Amino acid sequence: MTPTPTVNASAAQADAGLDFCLRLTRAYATLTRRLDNALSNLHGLSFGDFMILYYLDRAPGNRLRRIDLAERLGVTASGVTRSLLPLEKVGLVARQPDPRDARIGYASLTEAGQQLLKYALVSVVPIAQEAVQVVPADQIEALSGLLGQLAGINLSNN
Amino acid sequence: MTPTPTVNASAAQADAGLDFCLRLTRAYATLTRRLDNALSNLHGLSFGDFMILYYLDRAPGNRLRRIDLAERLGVTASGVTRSLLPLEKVGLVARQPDPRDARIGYASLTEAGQQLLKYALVSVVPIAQEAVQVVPADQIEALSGLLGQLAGINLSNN
DNA sequence: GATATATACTTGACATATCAAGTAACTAAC
DNA sequence: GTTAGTTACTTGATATGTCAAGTATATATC
Repeated sequence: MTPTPTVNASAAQADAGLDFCLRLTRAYATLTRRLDNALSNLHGLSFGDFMILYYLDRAPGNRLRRIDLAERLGVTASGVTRSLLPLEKVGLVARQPDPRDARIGYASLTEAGQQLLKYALVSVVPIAQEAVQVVPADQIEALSGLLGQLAGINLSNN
Repeated sequence: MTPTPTVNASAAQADAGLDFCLRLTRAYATLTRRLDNALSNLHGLSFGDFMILYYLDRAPGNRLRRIDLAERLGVTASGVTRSLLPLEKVGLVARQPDPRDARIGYASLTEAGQQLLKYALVSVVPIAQEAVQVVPADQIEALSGLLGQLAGINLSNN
């Protein structure tokens, strides 16, 4: 006999997709708070700041159009403008114009930015590793790939 | 011969854990923006609001101590106080005292809250399903499980 | 039954992100 | 070479969350 658990009307359908979204949200909240704390104590950076430095460092010429940076971060152009402001002010990122297209502004990693990133990585990497340590190494890449796909879905239809 | 790719000093160690965190962040940003948009258009709710209603609905007696709600959401007690304020104001959630412990305030789902949740689920579930549809069903559980564990790691050492 | 400590919140100051609307510059079409 | 449309970005108003500090209550411990 199947026991009929007392369920509340709307919570009845235990949906795998919804469950996934809830877990993703919670994991994100927990993880970034942890990373934020570690970084801000040691280097005065948020994880958001760190990601900007990191993506710029990986980009050819250590620079990226603001719009491309937004795409990598998964935020809007507006978000990039606001995040970049303090980083430019303290000289970790510099602004460069495009000689061919005056609309474009590049965000470019400065020497100071590269230095700080190097130190920040030392703080971030162990935490990131610890976080995924609950998972067999061979599965991490697969799961990472899935998240990557997930992030890509909605770029078109906003 | 192993080609030595020109790497930037600090980006050299392509770390799987870090990569995972970056993808997680991007997936979260993309997914919640999508859910937020769908919900706010149709029901005037954010995904954060939705989660609150949902967790309350699933809880015994349709209510939860604010601190327990915070734990489920992965936010601080402060965050719960702020999120609950507008929901209480429009009558989707009500506040209840504990007769035994005056420190405790329960957040309790109202009739109106249950109704709205029911409608909101109709909007949320398809998006959530669509999102995870890029992932093979058997891997969803693995990823979901990982996210669940990930969210749990840091509760102790904040 | 005072004293100390822990728990459950709330609040002020601030960070970060959104959206909507605006500006400026480029592109295409006629 | 206007006109129309797209792209890259910025800005004002606002939402949502953090942390640090505070309040109030409960729980030992002596």
